Amino acid sequence: MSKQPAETVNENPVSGEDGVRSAIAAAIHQLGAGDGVTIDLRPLPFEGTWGVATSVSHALAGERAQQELTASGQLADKSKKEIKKLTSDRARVLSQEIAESIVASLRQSDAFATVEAANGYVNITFDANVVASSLISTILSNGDAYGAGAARTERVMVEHSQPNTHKVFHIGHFRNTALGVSISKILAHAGYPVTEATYPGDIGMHVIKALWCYRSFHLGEEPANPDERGRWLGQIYAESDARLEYRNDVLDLLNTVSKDDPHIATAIDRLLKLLWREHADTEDIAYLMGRFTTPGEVKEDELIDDGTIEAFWPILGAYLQAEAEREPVHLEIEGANGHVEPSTTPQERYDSWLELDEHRDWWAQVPAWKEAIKATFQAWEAGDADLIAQWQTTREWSLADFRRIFDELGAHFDVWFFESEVEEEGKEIVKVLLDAGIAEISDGAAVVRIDEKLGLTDEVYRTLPILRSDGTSLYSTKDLALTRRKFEDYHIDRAIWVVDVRQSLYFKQIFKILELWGFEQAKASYHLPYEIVVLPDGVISSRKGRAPLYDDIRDQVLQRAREIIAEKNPSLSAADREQTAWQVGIGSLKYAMLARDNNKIVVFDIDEALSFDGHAAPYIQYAHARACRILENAKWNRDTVAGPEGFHLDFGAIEPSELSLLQELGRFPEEVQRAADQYRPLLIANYAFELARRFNDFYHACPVIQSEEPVRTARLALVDATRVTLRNALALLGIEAPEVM
RNA sequence: GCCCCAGUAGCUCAGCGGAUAGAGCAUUCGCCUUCUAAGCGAAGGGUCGCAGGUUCGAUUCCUGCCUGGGGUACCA
Repeated sequence: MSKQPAETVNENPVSGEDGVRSAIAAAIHQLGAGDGVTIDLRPLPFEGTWGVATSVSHALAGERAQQELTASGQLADKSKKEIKKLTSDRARVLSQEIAESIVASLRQSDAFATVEAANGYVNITFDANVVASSLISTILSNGDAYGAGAARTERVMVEHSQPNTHKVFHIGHFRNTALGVSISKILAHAGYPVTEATYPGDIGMHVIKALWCYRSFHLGEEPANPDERGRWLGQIYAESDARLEYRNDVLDLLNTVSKDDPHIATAIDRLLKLLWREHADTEDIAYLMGRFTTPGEVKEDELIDDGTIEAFWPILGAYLQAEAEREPVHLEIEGANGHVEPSTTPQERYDSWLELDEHRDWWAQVPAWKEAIKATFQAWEAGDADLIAQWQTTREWSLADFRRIFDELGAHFDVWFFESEVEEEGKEIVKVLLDAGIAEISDGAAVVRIDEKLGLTDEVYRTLPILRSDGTSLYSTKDLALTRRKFEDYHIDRAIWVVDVRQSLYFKQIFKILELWGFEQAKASYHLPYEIVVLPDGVISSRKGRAPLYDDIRDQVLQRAREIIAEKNPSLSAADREQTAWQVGIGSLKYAMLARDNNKIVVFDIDEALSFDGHAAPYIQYAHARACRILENAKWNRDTVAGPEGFHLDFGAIEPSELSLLQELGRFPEEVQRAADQYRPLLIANYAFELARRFNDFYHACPVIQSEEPVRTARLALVDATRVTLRNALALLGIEAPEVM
């Protein structure tokens, strides 16, 4: 990996690397070898030392070993494996010899405290007091800006937080917002001018479904308390989905029974005879018979008469009830590949039936409802006044919730895009794409056959529909317009979409279509994918009521934080307790999301979320609070200590834990750059934890206030520098640093 | 079928081609008369999915395979 010269405002004294590099290069040159070899430098991996190591002698030794052995003819007639062994053994010896020569050469100057050769590495250490003073001066004079990179000119827009109106904000949305906020802050700290944008989904099929359900069944029912309207609307949406999916749910149950219940195969004959008496279609009965006795699923469009399932329904219910009441016997299903455990119990199957049975009348209505949905969507696009008014009212209920949640999460947006605002523009682009021959009409819908347009024979980009056959807009219709708007209206140079990984192909398609169209900035458009949040017992599903809502989780976490604070620090005022509870509670939730890499699924376990021990935000926050308390107790005032050109500190014989802490402090600026380059808050999350851990080591090993001068002042300055850096690191995660806990 | 991602300690996860692969949780045993015990120390726990390759050196890079997850034309 090529190392970018870190354009940081704050040079890391440890990796004030240029001097070290040129000294080593000179030494190698003296040996008469290896000009042009890359000199790697890394911090010494030993506790209690401050310096750098290079493995350059390994690389030189490898080359030389091969040359020597070849020249002496020892490699003749040897197998490949033997050659490798010989080379590797010889290289090991040589690398130590070379390291010793480099060391001897380096020792001729007194630029470094010590220079050693070990295991073929060249280890160089620095004078701790000199570097410590310089580092601490840098940190304290920069304060909040410590770790910031030099200003850059490339303007970046980060779009994140795209919750849908008319639906609830759950823990999955929370990950997105936490990630987006953190990435925005990291990029800004790294030196980029950042524009933060949100893009609520205020129109689309889900909104139409919610509106249809609201108008058809719940008009004028809204809750009196305005704070509950958003959530209530979410329930309306879930209901609309349940209504429209009713037939699928019924068929799912049928198929589950067919798969899980070993008795159904023998009972089905009798059950279908009962169905016969209900005058159901004979072909349907034969069809059901087949589906229940051989592998395969019942599908709605393969049934001839809508009434068949309705007639079969009560018969199935009676059967399931009887099965649920039987003595429980452990039964294994003999599958094609051996034993398969049933995924449901008889009782669960009967419970599902009972649940669905409450809405037995829905079956017949589903087709009409689906038509109504289409009509509603078209009415919205046609600007039906009544409907638009209801849309605006309900939309605002959700948006009010979002504004409150974003505020609680510290998400502050420079731009609010709305899907409804780019809809028309998107349709115009579709028209242009059709005229340009990039898009075409297929089965009535406008699509782009991307691979074909690129002349690819393999499936890579496939085909993306960009307008429905009934002329209504899709998500893609709108994203085409949004992308253009981002670059043209906001004059940015790079656009980042923080959207979950399931949409990776979709974004490749969108950007490629724009490229085909000749929109150059498509190349500066990046989808930043991240994995989804799941629950210990499966995926989040708001339909099935398995979606932990942000509001609920927040309440639980706040409550837990309040209890712990009351127990640990009873003298805290009510106001301080409340503030700290928010900082710790929300911080903890955010950290749980950010301390996992983007491409890792987060398993959200509420018990873990409520535990504030170990590798979690409170650990880091606690270190910060303790640092604050030490400074407070010592009546530390850095301004009376620092001279005009910074601190001249004397740690005396510096302790290993002090060195270790200082080294970590010095690493912050480069870690910010790395996190920005890779869009990875995880790096900062790990950094903050590691820094807190090293502060704890120091805290336990070295008394601060009780120590003698000049060590006392040196340690206080170190505590202050740690406090500043912990705060800055947490800030990049969007997590606050409490001063008391 | 094709594409993407993951596989490291009992569990959840770190690990910038380099020295003895690390944390947290869980288990066991210790530490509050000393700057806050949301803490600290100690112990046990590993064929880094498998097989090749590149390299002086591979958990890390490449190829193939296995297992799991996701995506794959009118949902977003």
